Amino acid sequence: MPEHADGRRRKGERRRRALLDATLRLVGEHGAAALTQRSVAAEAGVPPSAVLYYFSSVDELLVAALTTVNDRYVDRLAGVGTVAELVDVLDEWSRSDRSLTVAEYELLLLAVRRPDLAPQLRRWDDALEATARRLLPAAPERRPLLVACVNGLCLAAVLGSPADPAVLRRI
Amino acid sequence: MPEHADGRRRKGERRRRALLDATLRLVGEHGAAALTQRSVAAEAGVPPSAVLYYFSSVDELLVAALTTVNDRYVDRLAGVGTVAELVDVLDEWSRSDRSLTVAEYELLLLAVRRPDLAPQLRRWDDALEATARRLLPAAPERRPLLVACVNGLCLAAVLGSPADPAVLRRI
DNA sequence: GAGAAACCTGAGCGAACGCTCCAGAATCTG
DNA sequence: CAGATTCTGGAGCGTTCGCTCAGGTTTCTC
Repeated sequence: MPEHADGRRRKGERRRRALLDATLRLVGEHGAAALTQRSVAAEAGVPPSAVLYYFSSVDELLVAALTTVNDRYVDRLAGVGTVAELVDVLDEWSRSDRSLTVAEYELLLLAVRRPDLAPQLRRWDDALEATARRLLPAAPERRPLLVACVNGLCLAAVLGSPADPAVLRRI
Repeated sequence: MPEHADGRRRKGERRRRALLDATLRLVGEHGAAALTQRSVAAEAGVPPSAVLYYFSSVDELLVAALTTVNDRYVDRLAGVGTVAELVDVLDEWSRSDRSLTVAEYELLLLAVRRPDLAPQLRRWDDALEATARRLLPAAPERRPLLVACVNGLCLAAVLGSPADPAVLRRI
């Protein structure tokens, strides 16, 4: 089940992933509103009808893509055990490919209005909360401050201001 | 010039404002992508062609509306002179009509990708920076922390978590 | 009142949208 | 090799989009 030797399915899954990647690229660069059946098909190099073969609707493709990018961020946060590592992660997010981070915020904004995406929002929240608990086990009253700062710095990264690592250690 | 006695123009400006209000309502509730010539016309109670009479395009209407909401936030920040006032403002933004705050973030996300909206982004940044300078005149090294926290708390407000006023004073 | 200026709108065009359908190509199974 | 399964993609339906335009109404000026 996890490994399919079937060449038919293998090629199918490769195309499915190509569609997800193309979706993230488009959303990051031009916004979630610019994601259309035809645009994502062109970006992925497949005929438009293939989009609706692998996903039952364009909206489902969008949700699937944004869920995978949320996975990535939550996993990354879960691996953080020290303040220094947190600084590294934030620095990496500021510096590396911005369009992915932008896509993450498109997801958050989308989730505000769509109850079916609320779990994704909670996953991000919970991951951040858990990280704060790990980094500040003895100072529960400072955790909300840490959470707010991380969110603020992520936002600043998206908006273009590079976060200064020195600033972070002041907590 | 500031006051037009001409009844023709007065009615026109009233409708223009109605369109801006309707736009903010729609963007806040259903996202910038849901703003169409026909939907905003229905929301404002005018015929669709009126939209393109007052604004040269639907996009220009969107930009005009988001600019006015940015005006409001920048002005509000400019009036903040003490930490207590800042706490009040943040509390107000958490509590009062969320859709306006959501619209502000739609603007920010839009501005990331559109060079012509970059000035709006800078206005928000500058206003926040100036406020930090006013509140922490003697501690320049703490200002980025304050800025990050404010941004983080605003984001949390949009995402649904009410900000605890007690948290803020810890700076 | 008459005429000019400003404001307003319904009809409709071309383009793009999401999505359905189905015939054919590729691949695995017996 | 035959048959079942999976994948592929072009045609096109009905809908909605932004926008144009020609003509009509309201308001001001004289």
